Amino acid sequence: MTTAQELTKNQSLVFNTLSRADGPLSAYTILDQLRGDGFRAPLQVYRALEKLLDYGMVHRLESINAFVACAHPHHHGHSHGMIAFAICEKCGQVSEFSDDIITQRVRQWTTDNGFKQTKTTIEIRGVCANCGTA
Amino acid sequence: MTTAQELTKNQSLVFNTLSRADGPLSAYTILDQLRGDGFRAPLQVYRALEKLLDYGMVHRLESINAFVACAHPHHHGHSHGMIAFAICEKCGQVSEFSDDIITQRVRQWTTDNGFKQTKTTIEIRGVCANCGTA
DNA sequence: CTCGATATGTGATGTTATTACATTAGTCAA
DNA sequence: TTGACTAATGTAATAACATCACATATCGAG
Ligand SMILES: [Zn+2]
Ligand SMILES: [Zn+2]
Ligand SMILES: [Zn+2]
Ligand SMILES: [Zn+2]
Repeated sequence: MTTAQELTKNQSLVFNTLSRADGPLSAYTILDQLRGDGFRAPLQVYRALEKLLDYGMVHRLESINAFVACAHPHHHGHSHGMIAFAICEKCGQVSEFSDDIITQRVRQWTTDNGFKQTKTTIEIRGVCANCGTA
Repeated sequence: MTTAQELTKNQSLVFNTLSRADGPLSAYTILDQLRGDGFRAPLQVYRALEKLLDYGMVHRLESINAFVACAHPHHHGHSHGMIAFAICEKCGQVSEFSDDIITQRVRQWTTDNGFKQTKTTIEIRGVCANCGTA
């Protein structure tokens, strides 16, 4: 992961859009929200996301093809361990957490098996507390 | 997860294709391999995959939009815990494993947070032992 | 200023997945 | 047997997600 720098115009626009959102957004949703700011093509979004992912400011949720701003802004520019996401299928809310034991167990497996990990995805799909009691 | 039953013709064709493959396949790759058996449209593959996933005979790798036959065929029709996949980005090989401690820690978080999980994805991307030493 | 690196604009294309609707095949009760 | 129901299948069209190729612009180092 590269250290965060001053964001370019497009990167700022995309990051602000994700920060304001109350849940994950798809690249095309971001594009639509930025039409007014001159965005016209998917690549403008994907290029900005690529950098923001690299800086650790944004995460990609593989299981729903969507992106969220990192819930731990103080971590920008730091490596930020192995993160798990709990994704509510009713309201779309995402909770981000990390667990040292899980991190350790995954590392144990990769060490035992000579596997050099570059990125690990942990995504829990289900229904959050709010939606479950409704 | 539903209990496995006799597979239909299309389900068998898709499952056999995945079983013979030495790594994960995309739905469209499966389609291409089954053109000779009369497959003509993506939906024929997706519908078969839907059932096979339901029976637990096939897994979907979210991070690469691909499907693999379950590495533990004796588990067909059984709930099969929380599974992790290690996916080699060089050779495409996938290793499937499960870890009780990880399962337990995830359950701990969901319990503590009132989150009802329905499905959990754990995918480790990287380079396998074979490819790392090459 | 000039060069190289980074960022941007834009259209076309590639890849993955679903919708909608018609048809066929099996099951079972009357 | 027939009718009615359900599961499976066939097919075309479309939606959703992502990248390629190429042109242009911006900016700092030398
Ligand atoms: Zn984060
Ligand atoms: Zn919710
Ligand atoms: Zn399995
Ligand atoms: Zn490998």
